[in-house]
Amino acid sequence: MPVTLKQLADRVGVHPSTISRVANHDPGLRISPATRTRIESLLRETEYRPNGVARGLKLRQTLALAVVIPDVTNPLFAALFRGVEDGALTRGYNVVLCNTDGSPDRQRSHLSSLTAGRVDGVIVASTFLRDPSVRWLRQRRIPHVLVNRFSDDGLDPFVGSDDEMGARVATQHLHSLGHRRIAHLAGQATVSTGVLRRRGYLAALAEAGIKPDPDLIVESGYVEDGGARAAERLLAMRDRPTAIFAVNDMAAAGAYGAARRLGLRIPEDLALAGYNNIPLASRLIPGLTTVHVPAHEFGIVAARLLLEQIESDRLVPRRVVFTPELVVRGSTLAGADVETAPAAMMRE
Amino acid sequence: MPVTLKQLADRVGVHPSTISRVANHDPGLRISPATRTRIESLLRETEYRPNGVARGLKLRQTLALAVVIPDVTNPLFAALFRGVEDGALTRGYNVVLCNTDGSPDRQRSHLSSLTAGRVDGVIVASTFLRDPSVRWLRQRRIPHVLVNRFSDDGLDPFVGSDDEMGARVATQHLHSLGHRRIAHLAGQATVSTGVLRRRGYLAALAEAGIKPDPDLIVESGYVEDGGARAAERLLAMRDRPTAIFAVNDMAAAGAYGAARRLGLRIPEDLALAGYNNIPLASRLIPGLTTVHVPAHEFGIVAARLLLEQIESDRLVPRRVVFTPELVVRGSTLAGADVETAPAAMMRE
DNA sequence: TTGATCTGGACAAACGATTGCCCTATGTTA
DNA sequence: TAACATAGGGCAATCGTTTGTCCAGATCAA
Repeated sequence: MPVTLKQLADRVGVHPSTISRVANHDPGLRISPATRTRIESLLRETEYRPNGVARGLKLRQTLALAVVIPDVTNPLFAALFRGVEDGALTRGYNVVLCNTDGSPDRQRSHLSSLTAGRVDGVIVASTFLRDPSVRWLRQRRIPHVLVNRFSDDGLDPFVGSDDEMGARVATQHLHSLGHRRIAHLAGQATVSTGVLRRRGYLAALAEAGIKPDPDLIVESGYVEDGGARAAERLLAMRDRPTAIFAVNDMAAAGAYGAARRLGLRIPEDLALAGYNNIPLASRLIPGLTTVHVPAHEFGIVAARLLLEQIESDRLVPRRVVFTPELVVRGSTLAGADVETAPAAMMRE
Repeated sequence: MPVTLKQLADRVGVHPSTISRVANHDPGLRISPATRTRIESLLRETEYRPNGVARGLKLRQTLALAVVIPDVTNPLFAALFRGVEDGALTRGYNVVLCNTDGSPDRQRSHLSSLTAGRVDGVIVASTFLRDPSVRWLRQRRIPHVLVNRFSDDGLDPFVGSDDEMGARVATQHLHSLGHRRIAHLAGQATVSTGVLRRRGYLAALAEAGIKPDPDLIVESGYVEDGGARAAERLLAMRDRPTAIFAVNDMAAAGAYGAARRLGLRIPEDLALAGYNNIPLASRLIPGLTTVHVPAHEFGIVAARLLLEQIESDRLVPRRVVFTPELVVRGSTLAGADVETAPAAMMRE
């Protein structure tokens, strides 16, 4: 049973408000040294901590944030969360974690329960393009930051990387190795990363003067199984691609399985590039060439932006966009399984 | 800006308490149908949600739990968290996630901030043997459940699996394959899993009539790097072991690297068994034989135990112990890379 | 007609902490 | 000695909900 101010006040024989002022180091408080030490030692002895709920009611702040992600068992989001926690902890904030499994319904229900005054702000990494729940956050003026994916217009604070550029660089890399039939395991058209990475892929082809073949673009989703099935379709074509750029590493990992089942060697028969640089990427054999996404930094920056918003009490739609870095491994370049530590650069 | 009861009351022309009773479906409320519908439509129109903080103050409950784990980027704990969330969400609880990185200090600071009335209960998966913070939870009568690791005495509610049995089964498996020099990458002596898995390893050796060789037991910690270094020490011995039982999969993964660098084949030159059955285990080549730990179920059960405790308002030290299942893969048995879905059994 | 009962809500006291303002007893100064 | 300042805290409102109790008018039975 935590102790309350009133109980302490009874024990010292002073008014609760006096204890509160001592505990909060109120600079305007005038008090005799004797009383002060009596109170202070009692505070230490009982390990008094003001009740967070009562404090929150009075001060209109909960000292809690929420992070809404698709799934924390995905290492990208786990790292993101750690970043947020690291950024928030130094300011005394706790972090509530909500997994949506990609369901807009679960996202909405999470947000509506959270924002009944239960947290001071929300970091959302599971948003869709034209997402009603994001609009809802805006309308209610609830401090929020979008991460990794953004919503329709550029009206929300955002932290992410330049997905179009990353996809372009990865595709250029494949092209520079001599590949001409480059396929794409595509993400959904309802998610910014899906749209932008496809756009970057197409841009690279255009630069290279390659006419995109619609058959070489297959929607795979973001999980291994989808990647495997999509890759199987691609590799069963008569004129099959010699390289695949996948919308993320999990889909690429699925393509590894498909290639192995077909007896194709990587990278000799099929070159593969992914996106995100999750730990799995360096563990696949051969290592997966991929685009590094600094998830932990995303989290730190998102927390900073959110806290700024909360403290300044206004929504400044700042956007922090990291420049992606290609990490080349054995899946595109035989013998390239040497790590080049990517130094993510930031531009605001 | 969320709307308050008072504001609504002004708009309908009734007392706030009446709105509250309508919103909460107070069965004892007598009200005219006309007023009721007026209120109900206003509630819907404004999407009124009672302020969680004020409600929490009055009702003495926050509808929030906390999960304290070493590190969510470890898939074991990520799955555990998902289990807790699944178990808690159905009852309207949010879940705060706290990572300790194995530091008792961070754990203590997390717990003390959380339990200033910020959550209704805590699930701890990062406890040590004889852990002061657990004793502190007990003293303050804060509802809590320990998961995976337990603390000293059996006084706390606990969800986990029989680590001694799991280790024994894994070691027996290695012995049954003809191995006689079986090493152990051991966990810390300050953590129950470390102690129990070592004990199970020793028990299996004793059953087999093998005198344990102290040189074959090396503390590796729970991360890949530690496993690699410990395995290197073992494999550099003149009379090196032919099999290793590692305290967890990450340590075992480190041993893979060490073996590869020494040109040893798995399982022909070195058989390996791990613990936890994280996704990585099935992805290593060859697949890692390991002991399955149903982390997601741990989470679900832990949430259930915690909510029971919160609702019944007393601490019943129930212990739920799962029976571990050995998952045999290629790292011990050539050609065994076929999954046998482990059906975890439970005993209370 | 007179209680008694019922209807439809209103009142107010919590929950625990924060904070602007007020009060009373001592010195201090003119 | 009267006016004043200062020291040392106390008072009470407030944050937004919940809930036990109360109350005025209407209806009903005798």
